[in-house]
Amino acid sequence: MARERKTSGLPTLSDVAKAADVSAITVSRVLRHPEAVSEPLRERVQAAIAKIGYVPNTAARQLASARTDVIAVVIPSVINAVFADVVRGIYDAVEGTRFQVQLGTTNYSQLKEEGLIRLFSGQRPAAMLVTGVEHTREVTRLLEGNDCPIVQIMDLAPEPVDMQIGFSHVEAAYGATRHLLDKGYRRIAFLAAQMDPRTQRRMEGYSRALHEAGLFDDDLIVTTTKPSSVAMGAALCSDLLARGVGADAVQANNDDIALGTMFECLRRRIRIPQDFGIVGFNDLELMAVASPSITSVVTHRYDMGRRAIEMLLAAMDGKRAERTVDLGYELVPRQSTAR
Amino acid sequence: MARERKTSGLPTLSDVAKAADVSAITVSRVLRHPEAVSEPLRERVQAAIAKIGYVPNTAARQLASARTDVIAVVIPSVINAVFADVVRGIYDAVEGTRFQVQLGTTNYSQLKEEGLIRLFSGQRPAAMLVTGVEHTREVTRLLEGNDCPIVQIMDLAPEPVDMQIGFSHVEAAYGATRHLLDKGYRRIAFLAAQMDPRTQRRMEGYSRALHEAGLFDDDLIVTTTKPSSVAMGAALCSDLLARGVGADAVQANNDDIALGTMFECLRRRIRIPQDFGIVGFNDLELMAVASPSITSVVTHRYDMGRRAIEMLLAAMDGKRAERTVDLGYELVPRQSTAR
DNA sequence: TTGTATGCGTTATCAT
DNA sequence: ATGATAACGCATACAA
Repeated sequence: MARERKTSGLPTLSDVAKAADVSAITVSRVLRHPEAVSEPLRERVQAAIAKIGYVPNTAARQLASARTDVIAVVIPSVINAVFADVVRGIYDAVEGTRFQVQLGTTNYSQLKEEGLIRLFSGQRPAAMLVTGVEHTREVTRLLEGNDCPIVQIMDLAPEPVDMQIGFSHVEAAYGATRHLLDKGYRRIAFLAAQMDPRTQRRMEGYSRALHEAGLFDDDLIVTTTKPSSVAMGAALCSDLLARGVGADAVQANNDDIALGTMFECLRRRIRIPQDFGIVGFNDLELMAVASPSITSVVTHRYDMGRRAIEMLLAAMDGKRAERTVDLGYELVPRQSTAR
Repeated sequence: MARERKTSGLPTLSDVAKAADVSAITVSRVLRHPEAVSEPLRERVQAAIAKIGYVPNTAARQLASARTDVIAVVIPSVINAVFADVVRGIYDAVEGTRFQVQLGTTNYSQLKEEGLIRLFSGQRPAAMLVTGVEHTREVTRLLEGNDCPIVQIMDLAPEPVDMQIGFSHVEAAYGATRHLLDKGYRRIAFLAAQMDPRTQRRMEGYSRALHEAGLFDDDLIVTTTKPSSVAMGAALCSDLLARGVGADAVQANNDDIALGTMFECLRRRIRIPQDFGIVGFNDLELMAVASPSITSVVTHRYDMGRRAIEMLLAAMDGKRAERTVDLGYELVPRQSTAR
C-alpha cells in the first residue's frame, strides 16, 4: 500500500528523464559532465530541462555526493565598513563558480564564534574562511577537525590552522606612529574602541614606536570596549582632551575613530595639522575626501577577501600554493599630518 | 553484494541509535520533539549524542522533509551602509531560530537579481526576502512561483508579491525638500548617483515639492549612474557649482552624497548653513557627529530587516498578519539647515 | 510512547 | 556512451 509522502512538487531528474526518454543518470551527466554524453542525447536532455523548467535539488545532490558547494564565512560584523569590503571581495571571487557563500557574524563574541564554527562544521562545507588567527581552544579544535581547506584572514600567525592571508597589524601601526613622530609630533595618543585581538596588536605597534622614541606615556592611551563608531571617536577624543595631558596627535585604531576625532577638533577649533595630527587605519574611501583629508594606512581588504577565496578554490582543486600570504600595508600621508 | 559508497565518515543518526540502544526515529525525535520521548530514553539518547559528537546532516534532513531552514535574502550591496544596517537587523532576528540566512547581492543589476532569484528559488527556501518592489517580469514570475512566504523591503508598492515592509520614498524626499523650502532656501539642487528605483522616487518627491513652490529648475538636478560614494558626492557638488546656476542648497539622494557635498563646501569655504543648506537621506550615524552636523531623514533600516524576518517567521508559523507595513520616516533637522 | 517500513532526489558503482 | 541499481542520512506515515 502506497504511503504518501510530502514532495517538493517540483520537477525532478526523472521527470526530465521521462520527457527526454533517457535514464535519470544520463540527465545527471548532462548537467555535470556534458562531454561524457553524446551530442544528440545531450541536446534532447537540455531541451527537456528547459521545457520542464527543471532545477536541481541541492539537498539531494549533497546527500548523494557527500559534499556541498558551500563556503562558510565567519566575520565579526557586517556593519563595519572594513568587513563590508572583505565581503565584497569574497562575493566577487565566488561569482561564476559553483560555490555559494554562507555568511555568519560573531559580533566580536568568542561564544558566538564558537557556536557558528560548530554549526558550520556540521554542514560539511566545501571550505571555510574565518576572521582572525586567535581563537578559543575549542574553535581551533573544531577547525582542525574539518577536512576541508580553511583560510584565516586579516592577520598573520606563526602557524595558521591551514592557510592564512593578512598583514602585520603590529608593523602597520608601528609605521603609522613613526610617521607622526617623523612629523614632529611628540605627545601622540592612541584611541581605540572594540578591543579585539587586532586592536591589541595595533596598540602594540604604537607602543613600540613610542617606547623606542622614549615618548611612551600610559596617560595617552584612551580605550573602550564598546563598539567602534564615529561618535565614539569624538567621545574618545573629548576624553583625551579632558585629561589635560598635552596630546598633540592621535593615532586612531581605525578610520571611524579618526574621523570622530577630526570632527571633535573642528568643533573645538583645534587646528589640524598645525596643532594636532591625526592618523587613521584602514583607509576607507572617506579619508581622502574629508576636509582636511586624513592620513591613514591602506589595508587591502577587498583583495584579502578575493584572494582568500581564490586560495580556497585552488586548494579544493588540489593545487594548493602558499600557506601564508602577507598583503602588507601602505601609509598614505594626507593633510591631517601635513605640517 | 555490497556496493561501497563514499560516506561523510561522520556519525549518523543510526550510530547514535545503536549507541543508545534505541531506534533511529527515537533519536530523531529527541532532536526535534524532545517532549514526545520519555525521560529515561531521552537522557540516554542525549548522552549518546554528546559522547559520539553527532551533528545532524542538513542535506539529509532537507531531502527527507522536503523543506529547508534557509531564508534567502537578496540585497543590492553589502558595502552600502544602508544595507549593512538592514542585514544586521536580519541576522539579529534570525538568531536563536532554527533558520539560516542565505545572502545574495545584485550590485544593482537586474540581470544578477534574476540569476539570484532563480538560484534561490531552486533551493526551495523556507522564505524569501527581496529588496525593492520593482522587478523584471521574469523575477516577478519566479517569485510568484515560490510557495514560501516572501517579503519585499525598502519600498512600498500598491500590490506586493506577498508581503512588504518599507516606507514612501516620494513622501520622505518631499518632506526633506519642504524642510529646505521652509528654511528659506530657494535654489535647491538634487544630487544623486546610482539611479535605482528608490532614487527615482526620491527625485520625484523633490520635484513635486519644488513644482508646488514654483521653483523647479531642471538645471538644478545633477545625477550620475555611477556608484554612490562620498567622493562622488563631492564631485557632484563640484559639477553643480561649476554650472553657475546659483544653487543655495542641496537635497542629497543619500548621506554619502550629502557628506561629500559638505566636504566640498568646506574646501571652498562656502558657509553652511548660512549660504548653503544640505539635507541627506537615511541618517547614518555619521550625520549627527559631523561638524557641522547634517540634517537627514531617518529611515528605519535595522527595524526593517528585523521586522521583515519577523513577518516571515510569523507567516511560516501560519500566523500571517499585515500584508503591508509602513515604517514611515522622520526628518531630523541639524546644523546644516539651521538658519 | 516507541518502532517499522519506505521514500525524498540525486550520484556512485558496476555492468553492458 | 548508456543504463540498472543501490546507497546517501533522515523524516514521514502508519502500526503496535
